[in-house]
Amino acid sequence: MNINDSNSIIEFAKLLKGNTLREACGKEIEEHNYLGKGNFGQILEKFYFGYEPNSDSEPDFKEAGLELKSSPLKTLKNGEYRSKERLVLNIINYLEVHEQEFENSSFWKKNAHLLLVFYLHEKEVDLLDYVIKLVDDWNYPDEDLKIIKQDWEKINQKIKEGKAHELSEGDTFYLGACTKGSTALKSYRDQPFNTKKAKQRAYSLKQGYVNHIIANIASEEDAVYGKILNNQQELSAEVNIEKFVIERFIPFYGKSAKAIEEELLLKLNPKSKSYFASLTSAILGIELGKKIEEFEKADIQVKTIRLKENDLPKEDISFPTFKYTELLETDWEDSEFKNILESKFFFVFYQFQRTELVLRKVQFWNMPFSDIEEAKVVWARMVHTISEGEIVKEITDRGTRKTFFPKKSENRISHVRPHAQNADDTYDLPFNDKLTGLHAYTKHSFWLNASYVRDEIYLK
DNA sequence: GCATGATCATGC
DNA sequence: GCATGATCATGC
Repeated sequence: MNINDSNSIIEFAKLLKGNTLREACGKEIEEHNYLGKGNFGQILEKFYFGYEPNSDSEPDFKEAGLELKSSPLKTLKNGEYRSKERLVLNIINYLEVHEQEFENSSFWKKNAHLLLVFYLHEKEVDLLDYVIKLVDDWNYPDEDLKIIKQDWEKINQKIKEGKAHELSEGDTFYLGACTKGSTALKSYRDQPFNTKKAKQRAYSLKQGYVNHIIANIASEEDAVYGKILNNQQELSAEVNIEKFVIERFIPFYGKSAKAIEEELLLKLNPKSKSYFASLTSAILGIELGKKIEEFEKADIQVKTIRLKENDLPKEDISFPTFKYTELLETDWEDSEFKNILESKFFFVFYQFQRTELVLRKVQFWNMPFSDIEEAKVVWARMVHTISEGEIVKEITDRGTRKTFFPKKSENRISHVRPHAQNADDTYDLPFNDKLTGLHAYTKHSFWLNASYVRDEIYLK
């Protein structure tokens, strides 16, 4: 391997495919009496590529301009690979980046050309035995780079406004500002335009974007995606992707779903589960049945809301069910709930006018940092309830159970509710319920309160 | 009319 | 068979 030549390095890296770290560099690891602790990436750097891990501002392979990154994969039921998590890049130095332009930024200097090593993560398996599945380099296509540059600038803008402490992953599309390090006070940093300390964060590629990279490397054709932006579309402060999307919807404001459907020459089944998703796609010019590429890459949660005439959403907003055991195994920073709350959302508001549903407006939104902290209380209460085995409070005469789970009346933002086929559709409990002795309980999920959606999103 | 618990329908 | 989005039922 010639460390001055990127092709030579990439070819050497590709020899890892199908192997584990133990197979690829077991001898070296043994000689160094290495116990397999520490992360995958450090072992890879040290024992396969043979250099000491560093935290330089330069790429790992400086002369070749290549930054080495390894990242875990998970397998779907159909056997396809997906990223297990976001890809974390370099730390955002709040005190320096505000003086930089994108082209000379620390992010771009280090991460313009990536060498990616994806391995299959499996529970209960030593990291030395994870099988490396995909290896390739990655250059950002122009269409992605336009959005990444806007994301970078959005992050910079917040820092310049003295709002580094309010940064959130949901602020941006492909390039996020994810928390890095513990929640402890020591992981707080100074910021240039505010005396308030800000949580340490790193640039990261969103999980959805990493999935897109993976599909490209695995050369799975993505015919299932349709794009909002064409390749010629330039982006600027005036025409950013959010504005571009909203402009597409504005002509339909005040029109009924039925009318929009007719205007777009669609024939949809209004009872279909995908009815509103199809309308949204069609307004964006996406071919029927295809996923919205930019939204998928940005992990955007699209939520169609039906408002009552008094502006209150007809229903609370549900999230996927959680497993009780996983709630206890995962801390807040890595929790599914926090992950979802930090996402970017795209709300499409319809409102009932007699029997018709009229499009009111669309809105990109992400939860303010202080509200995420407030919602954390619900999660913490839930974890506590499960860890105490205090699930059922009372069984009514009719057999309905009352629980100790966090209720809507107890938190402004979120609550916990059943989300199951029926009461017998359950997940195991880590501790049996004290009152009933149950060892499994009806599937539940976190919900966003309808009143929160009305007050903090629709009416804002 | 709302909060809470329970369940349904569709589509993969 | 199950996830997801949607909706229903009951009681205060």
